[in-house]
Amino acid sequence: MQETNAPRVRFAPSPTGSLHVGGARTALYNLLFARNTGGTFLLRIEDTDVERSREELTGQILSAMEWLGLDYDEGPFFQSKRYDLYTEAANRLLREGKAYRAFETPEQLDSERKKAEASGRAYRYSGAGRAIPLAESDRRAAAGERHVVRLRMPDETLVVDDLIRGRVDFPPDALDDFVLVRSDGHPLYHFCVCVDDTDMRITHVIRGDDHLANTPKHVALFHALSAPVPKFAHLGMILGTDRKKLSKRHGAAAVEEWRDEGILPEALFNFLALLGWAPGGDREILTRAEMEREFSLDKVGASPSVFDPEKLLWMNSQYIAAMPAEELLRRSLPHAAGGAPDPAVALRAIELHRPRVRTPIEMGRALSSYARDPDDYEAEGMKKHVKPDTARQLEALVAGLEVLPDWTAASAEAVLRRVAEAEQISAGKLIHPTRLALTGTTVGAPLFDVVELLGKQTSLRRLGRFIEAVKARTPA
RNA sequence: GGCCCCAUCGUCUAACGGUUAGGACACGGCUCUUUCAAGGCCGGAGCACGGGUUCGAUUCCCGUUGGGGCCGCCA
Repeated sequence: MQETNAPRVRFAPSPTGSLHVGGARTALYNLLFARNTGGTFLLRIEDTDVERSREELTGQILSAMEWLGLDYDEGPFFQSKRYDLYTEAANRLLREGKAYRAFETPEQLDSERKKAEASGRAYRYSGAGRAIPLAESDRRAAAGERHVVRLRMPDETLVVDDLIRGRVDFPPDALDDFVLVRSDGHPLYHFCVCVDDTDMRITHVIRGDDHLANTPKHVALFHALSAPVPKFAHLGMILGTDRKKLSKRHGAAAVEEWRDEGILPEALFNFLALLGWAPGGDREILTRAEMEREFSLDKVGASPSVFDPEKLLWMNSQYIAAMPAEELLRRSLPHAAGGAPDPAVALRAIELHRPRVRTPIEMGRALSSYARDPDDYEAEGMKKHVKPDTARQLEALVAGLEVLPDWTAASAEAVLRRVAEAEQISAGKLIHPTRLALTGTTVGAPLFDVVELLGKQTSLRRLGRFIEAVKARTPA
């Protein structure tokens, strides 16, 4: 049951690109705010730019939001399907004298703009259209003369009351009569936003800082529409490591790129939530329920924040550490390109490798190593750990292992240590080549656990293949 | 250029006039150890600068500097 005064918020992406982490964070704060206050979160697609909007990008944004867990209560609404609303509002403003038609051509405006720039002045629209009487304006429009519709900006300081930044004043000479409707009849961004926010009874506009300078236009528009002005909360930008607005240039800036890198949705959610908001109490890892319960706009900071992939990866590994083995297995399996061992072995392998991987992708690789023999051996490791006696020593190890009645980590370790002793070498001298033989690498899970998991047959086969490879490398 | 926003360790942040300025990532060391991780312990690292206000400023005000954003018939 929705109380009539419960907040209504929205996320309003335009389908001109994939879902950016900045946009995702904005959506996430809207969501958390709605959940925290018992409000409603709606999704609106701002697709009025016919040149740049692409339908498949809408689908991409929707699926990225779903993946991240950004679920909305109403929508998606498409501005492209709501033109009647904008047209009607424009006509009303025209009739009420709050907007007017302007008949300059784009070329005229362009040259005026250039002239102003050349003389170092800030360009502002002349306001010539203001003086045209409505009757004449109607007549010229009816006769088919090209025109735009502009808002008659009030000659007064516009005040934006921002929940995060406090009161921000915009002097009147900074704004001019901006265009509401293009000469081809297409309504423009600022206009659609305000008409829709009014129609959708939006109470709080939570969005990026880059819109702060646009907000006085919106305030004027809400006044003109005789609509209540929503409360605003402008979030600091998300920056790349060079402190510039995060973009493709910085590497992964889109949600789906992080998904493809193996970042878990709950980790990205958690990470993004903390980029600008801190719940207090020195906590970093929070459940979705905790975030929803504790989120508050007055704990959101005003300053921009740098997106740090290292910390994201760390957070990801925290989620991996806490995830039930079955689930981690399920999420890793798609990445086990070389095949995976049977479930019982895989589940134990998960525990062995859990602290050693940061993504399900890495886990998938680890799982594959149990299903497929290594097809090469790390060159540096060979150089370091393979000595003239190594092949012979490994053969002794194989001989000992072959007769082992039970195959466990402990019994395998006992055999290896016995062989090492007999050979008068340290256990390490045998352990390293053995790991190389079994996994192809010099690093990884504790050797004897690997031996046990691999099983007798596979372990001996891999050792055999390795011994052959060593012998082939160093002809007698 | 005009207008606007922002400013605590390299990064994310806590602090809401009085703290040895706290935590996390990253970094270094130690520990554990067959390797690599994970974990535990320890450590280096910050209030941009200058003026005020105040008994007292990281905290409030002003300026400087630095960074960012907006100035379209784009969103």
